[in-house]
Amino acid sequence: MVGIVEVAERAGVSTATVSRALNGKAHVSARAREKVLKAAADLGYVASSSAYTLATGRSKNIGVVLPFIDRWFFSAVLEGIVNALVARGYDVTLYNLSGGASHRQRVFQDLVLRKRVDGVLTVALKLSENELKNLTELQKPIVGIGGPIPGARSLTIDDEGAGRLATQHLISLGHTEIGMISGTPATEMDFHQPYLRKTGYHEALLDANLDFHPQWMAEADFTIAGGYHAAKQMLGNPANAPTAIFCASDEMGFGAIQAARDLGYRVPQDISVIGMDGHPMGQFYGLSTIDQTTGEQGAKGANMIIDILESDDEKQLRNFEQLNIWPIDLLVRSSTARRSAK
Amino acid sequence: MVGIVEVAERAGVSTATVSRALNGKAHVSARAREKVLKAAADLGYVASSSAYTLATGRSKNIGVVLPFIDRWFFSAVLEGIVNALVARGYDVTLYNLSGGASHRQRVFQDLVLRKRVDGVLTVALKLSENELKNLTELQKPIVGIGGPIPGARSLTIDDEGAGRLATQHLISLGHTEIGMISGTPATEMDFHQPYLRKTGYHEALLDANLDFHPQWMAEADFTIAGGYHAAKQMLGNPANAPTAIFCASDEMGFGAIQAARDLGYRVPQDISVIGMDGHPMGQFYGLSTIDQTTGEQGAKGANMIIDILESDDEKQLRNFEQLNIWPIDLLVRSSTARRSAK
DNA sequence: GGAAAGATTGTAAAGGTTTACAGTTTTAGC
DNA sequence: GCTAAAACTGTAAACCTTTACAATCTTTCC
Repeated sequence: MVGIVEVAERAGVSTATVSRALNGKAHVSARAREKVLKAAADLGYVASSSAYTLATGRSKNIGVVLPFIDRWFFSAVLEGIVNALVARGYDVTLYNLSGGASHRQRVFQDLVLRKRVDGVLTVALKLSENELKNLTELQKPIVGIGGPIPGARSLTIDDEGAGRLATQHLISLGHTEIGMISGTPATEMDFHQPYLRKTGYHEALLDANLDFHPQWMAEADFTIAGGYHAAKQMLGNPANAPTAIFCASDEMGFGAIQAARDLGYRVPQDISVIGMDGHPMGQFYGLSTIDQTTGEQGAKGANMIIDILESDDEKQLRNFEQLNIWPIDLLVRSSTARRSAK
Repeated sequence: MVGIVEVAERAGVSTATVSRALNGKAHVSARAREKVLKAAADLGYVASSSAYTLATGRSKNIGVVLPFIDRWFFSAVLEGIVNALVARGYDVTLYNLSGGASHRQRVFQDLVLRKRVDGVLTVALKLSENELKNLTELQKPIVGIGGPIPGARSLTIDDEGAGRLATQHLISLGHTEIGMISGTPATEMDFHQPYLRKTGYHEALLDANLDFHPQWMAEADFTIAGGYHAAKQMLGNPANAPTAIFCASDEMGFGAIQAARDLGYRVPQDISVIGMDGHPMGQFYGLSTIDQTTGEQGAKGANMIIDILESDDEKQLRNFEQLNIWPIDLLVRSSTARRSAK
């Protein structure tokens, strides 16, 4: 095994100099640095990250905790995070919460705590009091993407505002009977977005003095199939079918469009549908949506946490609460149009 | 900071005993074990993973390298991997190759090599000679999921057989003019699946003595949009439109169905479409496909590598070549049907 | 040319665990 | 109750870096 002492011998310097040279620190002459670099290359030396971590207390590793990997929004955020972190020389360790409650507890207690990470990035997660306590006790920076985390830094869109904007878009097109497909109570356990988006929807209706009919509110699990079934139910009922639907995710929007078509509705002539997120397939479906540039949001969150870690300011490391609002965009495509006479 | 010595003091034993007790090793009396467990719990002790790694040479961490995170197949494999690894007490460090060639080189040279992982799992990757050399020099187990890796263990479906099976399904329904939408040369740089599936398609045609028309072969980038454009091109040309299309991924299949419909074809009456992978949306679209139970495949690959790591057999650790074929299933839904008279 | 300041280098301790080996206690068998 | 074997326990070395501090060398300025 070739360690730092072998490199030092070959370069004819001490291990301290090797370390300094390899880590690009000051106080190394150009000549020494060159010798070290050459020796290291010759020997194919790679520093042991565990020894580095033990000595410095930094692992150059960020833990990312998400409720799903398998769904577009999360994988898109993750891709943004990973690329940004790798670009800055950090690794990503992944923790997935989809394995049930006991698994979830294990992640928070055992794994994240194992001093293995310099910081934690959570994605669209609502943390229990206990979990948050576990995390903050680490005294390591936490950044929550997609939903505010009390007591920690967060990067999130204004979900309530987004719900309002989507609904207002439909209102501005003359719709007065507007349905919404939101999340199931189960999903709300995990993240707060569904609730906030629903609140925005309600507010917009209220502001516009519009009626709200319980039948216009459906719940689904954020998947295409879920959106399909919910929309079919809502539109199939002859009594009070809405003329427009706001779906809390683009996937559910795709399902809703399909359901509408299967029922013989034309989109957008007979029914308008707006989704939310900015799924790449949206363009394909012509789905109007609220775009939240998901990947970039992940990258931004990743950079935020590294900035904290690499700042000299000690205070930075303490987890004070801070809310960063990520901008959103109303993206009007061909699934929304003026309400036509019934 | 509470370390192992604090626990030892509180429990009234030596650090060696603490270590043994906490790691569930033999040669610890029940009484001592209990005292240690209590002391550790009281103090909220968590072992430092870097010290553990430094002392044992094992990191309990597996590196996963994939070309994309953002696409369904990869995120599904990843979810399977992560859940399986966490269940066995391992962490996952993620390396994404979507950032371009220099980034790719960096991943292989700097990161994967950093002795940070006990083993490497690659997903649907074609490795260059150099990359493979880098990896095997690590003397750590490598398992490739989705495509054979020469010189390493692989878990993969028989892509060629899958292509043949999909094509034969269409042939058995009476189709004689069968198109295929495969990968672009760019994607083939990264993984070999497109090529193998294409080969299977050709073989099936040959076996059945069917004509092959160059116009029936299109290339796309494995996305819905790509499949849409390719299918539209293929079907829109009045001269030689096929009556059935085999798409090398389900996403492209979705796009192809949509393109066919937009052109006024009825699916499956006028045109049959079969995809490949087992995307959850397939059921929704009624897309016939070759199912490869993606998530479970990831889990299986993950367990393979842990089995190697935890086997006592020294020889196991050496990377001998081994090919494990993962079973596939023809899943016939409503997008394929007998050829009708033109 | 010499002194002071600054840059470079080396020595050695520290970081927190595991584990080989040696030493001690307990158990079992007679 | 004694002995041999088995089970348990402790000491200390090893794992491989980084970095504080001290020591040395180089430069600059009079």
